[in-house]
Amino acid sequence: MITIKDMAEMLGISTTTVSNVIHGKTSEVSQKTVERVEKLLEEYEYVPNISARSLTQNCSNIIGVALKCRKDKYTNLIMDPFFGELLGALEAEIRARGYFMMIYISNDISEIIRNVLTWNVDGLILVGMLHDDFIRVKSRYKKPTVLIDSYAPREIMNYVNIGLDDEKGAYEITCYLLKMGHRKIAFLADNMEGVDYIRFQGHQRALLDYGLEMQEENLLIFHPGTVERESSLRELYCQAKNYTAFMCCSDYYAVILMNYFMDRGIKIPEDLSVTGFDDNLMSRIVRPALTTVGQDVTEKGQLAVDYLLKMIQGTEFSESDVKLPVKVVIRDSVRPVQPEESPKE
Amino acid sequence: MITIKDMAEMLGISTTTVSNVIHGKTSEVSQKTVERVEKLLEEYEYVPNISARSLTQNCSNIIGVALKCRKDKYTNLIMDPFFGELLGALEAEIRARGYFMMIYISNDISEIIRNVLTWNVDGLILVGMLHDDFIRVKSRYKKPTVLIDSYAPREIMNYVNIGLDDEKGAYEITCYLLKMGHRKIAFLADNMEGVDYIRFQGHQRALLDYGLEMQEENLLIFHPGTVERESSLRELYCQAKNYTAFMCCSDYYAVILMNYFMDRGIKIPEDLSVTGFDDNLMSRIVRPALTTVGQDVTEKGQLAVDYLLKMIQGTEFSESDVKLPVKVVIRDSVRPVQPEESPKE
DNA sequence: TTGTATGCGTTATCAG
DNA sequence: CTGATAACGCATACAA
Repeated sequence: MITIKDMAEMLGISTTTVSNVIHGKTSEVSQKTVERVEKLLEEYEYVPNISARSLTQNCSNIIGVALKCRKDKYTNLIMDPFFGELLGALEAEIRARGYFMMIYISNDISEIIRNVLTWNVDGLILVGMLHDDFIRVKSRYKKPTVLIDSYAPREIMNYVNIGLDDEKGAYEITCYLLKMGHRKIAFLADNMEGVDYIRFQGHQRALLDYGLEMQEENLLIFHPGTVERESSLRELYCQAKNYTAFMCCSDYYAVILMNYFMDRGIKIPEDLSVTGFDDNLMSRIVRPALTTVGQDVTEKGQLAVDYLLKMIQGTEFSESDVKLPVKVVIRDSVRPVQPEESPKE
Repeated sequence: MITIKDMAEMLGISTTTVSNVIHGKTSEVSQKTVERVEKLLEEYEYVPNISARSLTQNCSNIIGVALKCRKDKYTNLIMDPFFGELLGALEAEIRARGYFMMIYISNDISEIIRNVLTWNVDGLILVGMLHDDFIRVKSRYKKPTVLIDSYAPREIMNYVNIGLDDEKGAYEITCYLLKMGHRKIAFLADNMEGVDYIRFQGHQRALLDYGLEMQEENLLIFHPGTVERESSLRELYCQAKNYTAFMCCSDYYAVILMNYFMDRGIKIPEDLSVTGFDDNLMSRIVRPALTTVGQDVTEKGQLAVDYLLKMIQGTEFSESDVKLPVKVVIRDSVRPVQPEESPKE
């Protein structure tokens, strides 16, 4: 690996001059020297050492992407195609803008913070963080940060969140279910914080608009990492007969649920309707194809990077809460029902 | 961000001593000093600057993971759950071993090389590279490299590849199809290099064992990035009636194909049997569940990291070609057929 | 137009 | 047990 110093010595000139040529400050260098340097640059395929550059410039050219993995270690978070898509989109955009992406996946926030600080990351993208986590990160990390799919408290200044209009999405898909005659709807969530909570609110609003009250027993929460497990699924299965529809907070859950039920003889959508949220690969691939709430993941990733770079360049956003549009994607997992019809066994 | 220098000044001692305490070389420092330093360390939440460390130690603590993305830019490579799973496994293992992961996804090898050199990555994991790419990378990057799912030429010394016993996997699933009576089998691949080619060989061997000859028209190749597209699928659809089974080189392709066919009235497996390769999330989620060749992706990732770190620590492996075991996972996408039975329309 | 000197944060050598 | 000092590769303010 050749260095600037090496080349300066070889040409009998100073490192300053070589550095200038590398950075295109050719106005300050004679044409002849420029050529000599450029020849060497090419010949030895010079590649700058970014550690050294980071040190002098106090910036790293790294964008950190942190996922708080709330699942247990046996299930791999990235397995949800939503994350794969998002990471792919982020990677492409970050690279296109001349930065590098470093990923941190952990359920230990302090580990994430340590890594981010260690690398002196120029900007940070936080995916799916909850309130407290964000506070903790910001208390230590002062550089630009963009959230994806998070709900931060209002008190925090200068934060940007790229999310969906989750409330509306949940509202609309619930309306759709109601319009199709469903009255006994189970709401399946991961937790009751952040995105899931907002979706729950949209769900409730729709019920109210139809003069229905949310029944407590219709809210089914499955703690992270357990939904795939046999026992929790069996529990859901036992309760299935009380509902005509399951509204799930992600395609991933919806699909797992759907298959578990189908494999045990429940016909979807004939016996039970199911909806998802995300519109990722799985919802399209599954049969019956999943009726879900759609979003443009690629756009989400691009937008996040876009905001972040603007912040890095000095733009201040006072509390931007970007809500990307959502739309109900109707496929085949919901069937019309007579409102008075009781759930099938 | 507090630095070692800052702390040394505050305590009126030298940076060396502080550094020693940080690294646990307490045998050379008085107990009293140790305590004073540790107190400060905690109070100011000292985090080392890794750029500086990299500079002095000529190592970066980064493991590069490069995927050559052979698809066009509209389809996102990571969307294939196989890659998501693999990346998740790699990330977890790399972090657990005290390193950091930097991902490069690009179809431009020289871009990948540049990035790897710029960051002075300690080791490199190359996923799905073809012959020429590997040669190019190695000509510039001399540090330890581990391949995943690649087939490198014998001439290259000191390379490690973590792959599957692809030949055997393809052989066995073909045998399974043959045993089920199938005689008109289409083989669907991405290309005729690397892994896909080896799988093709296994396929052929099985045919030979059954006294059949591989017919040229049974080999269907779809160039990267096109298989999802309507036109290529339609083409496949038109040819479907010539076969009783499709053997696909990945679950991803199998699932896309299967759905396209099913949506147009072909019943699977009644009219046509389909098999995949990988046994990832999709094969389990789809209905009929996909009969495929299984592998342990997590183990694959762990093993790759394991080898790489051993190489970084100085172990030499002369041409290790690790072939992880495969096994045919029988699910519901293949049905028995009378050998003389001709393909259904 | 070119060169010198300095500093970024850390580690390592070696002398005290 | 402790501390000066140099070195890593690069960028930049300033001097010539």
